[in-house]
Amino acid sequence: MSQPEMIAATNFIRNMIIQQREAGQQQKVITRFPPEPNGFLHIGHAKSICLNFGIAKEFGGDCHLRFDDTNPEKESQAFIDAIKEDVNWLGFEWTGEVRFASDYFEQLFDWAVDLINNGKAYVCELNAEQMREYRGTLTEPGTNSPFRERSIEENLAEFNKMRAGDYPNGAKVLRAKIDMTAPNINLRDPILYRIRHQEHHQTGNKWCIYPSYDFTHGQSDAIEGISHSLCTLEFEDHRPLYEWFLNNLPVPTKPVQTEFARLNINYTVTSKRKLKLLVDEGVVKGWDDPRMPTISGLRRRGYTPKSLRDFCDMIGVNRSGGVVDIGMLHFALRSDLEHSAKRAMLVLNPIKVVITNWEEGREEMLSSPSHPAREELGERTLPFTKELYIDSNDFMEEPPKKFFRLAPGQEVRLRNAWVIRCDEVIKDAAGNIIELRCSHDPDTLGKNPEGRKVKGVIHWVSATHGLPAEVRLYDNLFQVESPDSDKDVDFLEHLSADSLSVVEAIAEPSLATAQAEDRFQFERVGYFCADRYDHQPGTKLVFNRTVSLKDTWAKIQKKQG
RNA sequence: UGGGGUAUAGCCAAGUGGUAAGGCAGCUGGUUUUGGUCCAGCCAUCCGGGGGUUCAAAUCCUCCUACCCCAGCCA
Repeated sequence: MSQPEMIAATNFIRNMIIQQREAGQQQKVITRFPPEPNGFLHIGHAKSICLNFGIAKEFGGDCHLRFDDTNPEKESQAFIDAIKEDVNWLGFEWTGEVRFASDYFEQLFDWAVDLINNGKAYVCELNAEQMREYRGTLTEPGTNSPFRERSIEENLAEFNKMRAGDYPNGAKVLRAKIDMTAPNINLRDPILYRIRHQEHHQTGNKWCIYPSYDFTHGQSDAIEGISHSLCTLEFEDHRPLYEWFLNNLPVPTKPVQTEFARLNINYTVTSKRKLKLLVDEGVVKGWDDPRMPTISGLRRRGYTPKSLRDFCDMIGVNRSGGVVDIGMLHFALRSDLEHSAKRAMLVLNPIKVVITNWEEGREEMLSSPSHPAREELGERTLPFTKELYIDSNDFMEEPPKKFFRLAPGQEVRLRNAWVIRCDEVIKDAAGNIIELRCSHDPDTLGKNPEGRKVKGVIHWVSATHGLPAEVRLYDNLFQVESPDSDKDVDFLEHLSADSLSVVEAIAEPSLATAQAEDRFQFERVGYFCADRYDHQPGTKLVFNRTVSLKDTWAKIQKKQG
């Protein structure tokens, strides 16, 4: 899976389009990705993006980027900019200019007037609370608004006054006249326009009334000639309304809405509302905090666009929303990084090793490929000196069975260098190990030792050439599988205490030239990414742990108890 | 209790009347100067449950159960 883009899995939407084509309905496929600019995009949006852009690409069609900007109170230009960047970064390009539902406000207004003229819409003066009471409940029908039978002339006059700014926020709304007894609550005279004296990021102060989602979305699709309007399952109940507008308005085309299940992943949340809360509460440092499942957070963490696309292909598209194991996301990530990331060595928890049979001051410049299977990625130089650092996890004074690493009297291979044996363990007064005195076998560089097998290989960094590096170790934000499934416990209660720990590590010298966002596999440790903002080449090295390597040894240890 | 949906392995997911794809995870071995990668093999007599139709059912009918969404002037 690492090299060729994964073959896109089949899904019911693709099948539907294929069937439509076989049936001779040769319409051009035009989809759209319609985010509201009220927050950052997350992994769930990535699924929708891959679907919409993927479908368009596969069938030789177009995919528009359209901001569903009908609620200026919650939206901003900053979110628009971030969303555009995320879509591009994921590897997609929309057809034509970026579009805005607000581009269609004038047309929408005219259509609302059409509805009034046809006796299908009216201005209602019920306040929010009354409106709720008149709406009825899930099991009881609603009752007609006392304003329902106003004359067309009066409705027209009132609606124009609404637009003119004659009324304060919330004073009146324009509603469709459908059926207050409909079992589907969305059909109980839904709101078309509400009064909001609020500057809009695109239209400025031109409007003080704004159309609702329902009155905007389908018609925007129709204006753009969208053939397949794909959205998530919670809009299924809105489809009759979506169609009602298309059937009662002189729209140029008749798009069809199809719903699919939204993405859920365990150990995280994929709800813009909850992610916003994490940001607002200061739980994370921003929408693009590397712990966030936002696209920009994943990017900063070190995820590749390809890994996200592959993941979306892997999980499929259907209508039976389940919960995807985050392990699948990690799998998609590791498969891509295994192929694309250069290798390097970095010691997280240093312990000093002195090579006793190495002459004082001698430096050997070893060379090692940047990738074990990709010569074209070049080589880097590894200075070998008398004093080195290895990871303290790679040494045990009293090793258990099958511990292939360093232990007193035991031999181990230093990756890309010689085999060494631990001869002596030096401790301080408190009994802490402060140094390992080892001897190297000079006849083992690039070849196996004579007459014996050394199975273990550990990574190391020269103590005299190693570079200090700040390493940010990230883990799941939540410590339970479904942080938001418990109705009685707030999801913030499930936050993990150690989703981030910062350690000072020692990096091999070649890492001095790493650029921000460069990704590496620190051998035997994991995949890391130079921080997009804080990393300064040659000055301040900052690496984010994207994901660890699979750790079979940890698994064995667990089994052994 | 109204309306709309969904149920295939621990997880994701194909399948649309002809006898259960694939992936993740897991388990066995092999290769390996990353306990990584890679390679080989194993992993649903069964498709939420009960009836029924049929030579034949995960696929059709029927009853039942569980779970999800809807009562914002949010999207």
